[in-house]
Amino acid sequence: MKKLLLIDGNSMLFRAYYATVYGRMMTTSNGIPTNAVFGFITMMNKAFDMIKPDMVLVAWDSGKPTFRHETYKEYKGTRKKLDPELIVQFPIVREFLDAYGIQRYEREGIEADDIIGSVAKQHPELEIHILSSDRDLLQLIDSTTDVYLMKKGISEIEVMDQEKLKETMGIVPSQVIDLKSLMGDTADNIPGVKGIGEKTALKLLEKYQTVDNVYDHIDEIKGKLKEKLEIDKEKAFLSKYLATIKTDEEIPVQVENLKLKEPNEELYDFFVKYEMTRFAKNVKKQDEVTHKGTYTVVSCVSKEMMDGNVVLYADYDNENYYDATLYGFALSKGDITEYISLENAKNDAKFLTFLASKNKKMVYDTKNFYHICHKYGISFADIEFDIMLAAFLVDGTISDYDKLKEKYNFDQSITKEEIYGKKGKSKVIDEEQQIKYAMIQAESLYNIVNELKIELEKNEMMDLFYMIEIPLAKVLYEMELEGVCCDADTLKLIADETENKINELSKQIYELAGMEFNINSPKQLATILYDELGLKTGKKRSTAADVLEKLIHVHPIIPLLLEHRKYQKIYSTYAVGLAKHIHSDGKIHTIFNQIQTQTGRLSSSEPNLQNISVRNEEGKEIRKAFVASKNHVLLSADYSQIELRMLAHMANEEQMIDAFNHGIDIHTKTAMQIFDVLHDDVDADMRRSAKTVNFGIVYGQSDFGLSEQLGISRKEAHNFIEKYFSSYPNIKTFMDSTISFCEEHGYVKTLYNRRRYIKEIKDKNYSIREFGKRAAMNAPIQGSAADLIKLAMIRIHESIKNQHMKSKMILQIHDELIFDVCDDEVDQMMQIVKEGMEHVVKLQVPLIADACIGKTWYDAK
DNA sequence: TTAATCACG
DNA sequence: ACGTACGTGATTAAC
Repeated sequence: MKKLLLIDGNSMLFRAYYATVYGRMMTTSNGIPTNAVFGFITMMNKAFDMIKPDMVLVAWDSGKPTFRHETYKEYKGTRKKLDPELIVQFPIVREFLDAYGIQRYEREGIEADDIIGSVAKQHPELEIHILSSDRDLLQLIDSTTDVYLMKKGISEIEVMDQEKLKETMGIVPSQVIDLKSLMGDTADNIPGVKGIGEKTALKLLEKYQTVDNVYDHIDEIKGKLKEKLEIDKEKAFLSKYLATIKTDEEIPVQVENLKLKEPNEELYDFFVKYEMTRFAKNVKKQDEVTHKGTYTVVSCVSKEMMDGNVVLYADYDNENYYDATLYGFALSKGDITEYISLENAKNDAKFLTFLASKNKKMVYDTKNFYHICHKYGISFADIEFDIMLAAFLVDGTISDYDKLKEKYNFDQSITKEEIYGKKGKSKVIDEEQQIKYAMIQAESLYNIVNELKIELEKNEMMDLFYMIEIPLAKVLYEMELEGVCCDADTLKLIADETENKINELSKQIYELAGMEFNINSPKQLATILYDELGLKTGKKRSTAADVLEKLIHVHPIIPLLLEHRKYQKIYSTYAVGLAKHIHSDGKIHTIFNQIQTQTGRLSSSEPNLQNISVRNEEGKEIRKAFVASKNHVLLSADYSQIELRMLAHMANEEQMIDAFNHGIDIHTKTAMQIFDVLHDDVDADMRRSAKTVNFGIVYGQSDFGLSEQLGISRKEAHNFIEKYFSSYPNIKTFMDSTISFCEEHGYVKTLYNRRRYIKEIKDKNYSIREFGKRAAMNAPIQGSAADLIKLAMIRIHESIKNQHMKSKMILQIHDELIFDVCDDEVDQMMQIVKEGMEHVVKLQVPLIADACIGKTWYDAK
């Protein structure tokens, strides 16, 4: 059966526009907006990949959207004006379709829906696929028709057919109309029955199937619901008429003319004209099929692959790399791609030598590659280029491999899941597909290297990339491999103690509540507190700790709940949770993620060792389980106020720089400024408030937030902030200019040119925009501090190597480094670490690192 | 899968 | 009139 794809042009273009409109508006160099067209093409390509249609038709609502925008459903209800940036893209997308040779159809008086409905229903001999973001179209589903529904953004598509519709909503296609008739649709000007939403409507349809039948049995329905139905009976039937898509219009298109053509020169020219280089490249590639690289499975890697400048891809399964199984390697130089099985690789002496040599090699995710090679006893030397790290620096949204594939349009005809199954149950299902998959990856990765290099260069990120991120990957690999000793007995002890506490507290809580309930359920707890016990918090029904704190003297159950929460956290996340991650060597090997955060910090997972309790005594006990290895001690070194120092430096704020240079306590200094007192008159309370203000400023906190935090009036908080900025005027200037830079360029940057794009800063919504500003103020500070400690880690790691120390760096917690230090190296390591952290780079302020040692993490304070 | 909560810097 | 502190990850309940 031939496949015909029907595209709902208007709905797709709208979706494409609004999914990509925020942030830097994507335009050509002479300012023509192209974001919607770009999104439209991306979605269409995705659907082409999924469906592989033989024929395509794009249906449009008729007329110019400027005059007839009401024809677009989402706009009928609200009658908003269309953005001019969208309007100009309607002709461009038509130009695109014409260049591609894809047929389009529109006619005065009928909507795109009706065109699609009529073509679909009048061609039962074809397999019909409908692409839209409008759920209305679901009514057209039948045994030869399904709907590809845009879920969110421009990349997620959900395929809806008869079964799926039944499964997700419990209805058949024709009931989509009945559903709408009952629940209505404000965006579509379909009134529906007032007071009936999706849930009630579905319930009614389950029982009575259709609107007509609901009214035939109206007497069986009781109470309010019956009343509602009776009041809006007419509207319900009118709605049914409005919601029904026409299927009997005559559409004079010949299906044989809808055949999808190969992309040609004209399309290439279109992409060049509108500066969509990535698409243009794809067309070229398709055009030059003969130039496409060759795929070969080899038993020995060819000599020509081993002169450097080659992408190496490790073919391993879907597991966390500590348990991953390696099957082989794919190598690509673009025009040639080879695959070698692990067994053959292990016998290929020249290849093994090549891996261990310092020849230029490129990989995706070096750290992972090191781990896999290590696990299989393959020695591997440094790499020249890490595609993962480069892609992330260029575009911070590329935080995993799937996103990379998406962005760079990799061939996605085979997925890793198809080959190995879901995570956790990996086994090869199809060996031929597996090998092909690996080669596709290697080739595709090779093909984006140049583009990434150009981008890095353009963004002045070469130093950040080659001096920080690339060397850091190896440091992190060694830290992860080394791991940290964790004592299971200590954890077990804490688990037992906290479990007892939890049981005791639960009993008391049930007694005070007058009933048993699940204390861990915020929903149930809220019912108890706000309904049963009648507590009041203004209007919030939250049960978060800061809300409960305010009620602490109102009811004796509150302090018990807070205690319960505390012990529950210690028990499940730490005492029990960490124990699960202790490997057979008695150590925990966390994973440091280098491409996760938007500011450039690292993150730690499986387990997260960057959030081990320290702020309360009971939680801190967990740190006693983290111990030094035999004949070693733990050394912990942390930067003192790294972010405030960074702020003082970047903002060039004299007063603050001065204070740091004279070793004055910065919170005391700030207290002097905001309270207008002399150094010796600053008391503990004033210092505490000043500390909160110092922190708040770094996050862009408002007077409201500060007043909440300090439990003072908003006016007082406002006063503090004003005082702060008049005392440190350059900080105010810095914050303001950072925001305007972001508004102008769409991103902010750190000392080492790491970028964070913040699309929210141009959002129409006030709250989102304000969030964008706060993020813009914070990112350079947090990010520069992150750059700094990364650099320090590399330096210290080098020193340890150069001085042949046995000690190891094992953890990083943002501004703190932990080392497992050999007993006879303590003094020397103290020296190396302090020196490395404090003199990593020269700022206008000194950097101070405080170091301590102890047998456990608890003691190293 | 998502929301709420809470642990850290 | 509104909403209000940045950045993470793990656990639990509930859909």
